Amino acid sequence: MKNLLKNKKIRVTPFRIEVLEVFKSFDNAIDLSQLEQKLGDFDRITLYRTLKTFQEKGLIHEIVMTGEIKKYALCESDCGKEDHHHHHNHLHFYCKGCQEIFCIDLKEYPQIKLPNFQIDSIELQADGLCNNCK
Amino acid sequence: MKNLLKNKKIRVTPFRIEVLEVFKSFDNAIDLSQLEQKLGDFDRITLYRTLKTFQEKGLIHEIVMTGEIKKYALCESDCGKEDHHHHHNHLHFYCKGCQEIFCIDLKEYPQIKLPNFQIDSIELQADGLCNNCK
DNA sequence: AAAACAAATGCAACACTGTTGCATTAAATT
DNA sequence: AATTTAATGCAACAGTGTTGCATTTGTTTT
Repeated sequence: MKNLLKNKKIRVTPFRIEVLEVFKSFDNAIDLSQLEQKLGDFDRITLYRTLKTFQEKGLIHEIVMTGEIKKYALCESDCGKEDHHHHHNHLHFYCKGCQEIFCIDLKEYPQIKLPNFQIDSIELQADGLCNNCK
Repeated sequence: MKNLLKNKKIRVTPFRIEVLEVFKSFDNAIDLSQLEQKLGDFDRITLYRTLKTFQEKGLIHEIVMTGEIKKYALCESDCGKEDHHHHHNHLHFYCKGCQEIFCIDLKEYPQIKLPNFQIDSIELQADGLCNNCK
């Protein structure tokens, strides 16, 4: 746990370890309230800054689906190289049944070219039903 | 203008026409503050409900990019058939230069199949630089 | 190991956006 | 024109994001 933080050049503190442990205890992306419920006693602002730091250092990423749905998920280990706009080659799938968001790695990521735009990164979002809910 | 509202089964009121005119006066997606600046005198809650209604009736759609960027754009005319999850076959492009969001129609929309998921709709987001900014 | 430095925490405070209830007003229908 | 139905304007509140600042803690240097 500590090494995970150190590898990302994030200062190790008890609270940050705690937050990281919550992330580890979930399979899929989690939202603020899930995180807050799992944390025993915490300061809202510190949590806010912790999440911000984790994002900036490429430990987690934010997933925003249309319709006010916002969650956070751990990044893959090869993720977050210097810049914050690391391109996950995965798709975010929102299940309308269980409301879970799944990060799915794609082998063949669609290559899109637009004549009038220089594309730096592409994100894919999908929704529907997961195996459990269909 | 009035017909546009009527076609979408949205009751015609002066304020709604005004909001629609603001949308028409922009080429690309706009955010709340741009909208508010253009509206002379308005009630915040009424605007909120107006936008909600416009979305529900398929007149506009909301675009949320990662990083707290949220904008609204007019839908294409063939858009919004009964359900709110109409699938625009277009991509949302965020220009890191001018911060504009462009709705771009794609001829060939990537077809993605996932073994364990039933995909109802897919959204594509990209960022980079537009023609003007590169 | 102690001192010095840099960064994280905890708190107050505030801004923005979303959201509901309710009385009033306006639009659509008869 | 009367009736019905929906929109508006206002108060009020919730959630999240955000900054400043004093204090505490982690890290580095001597």
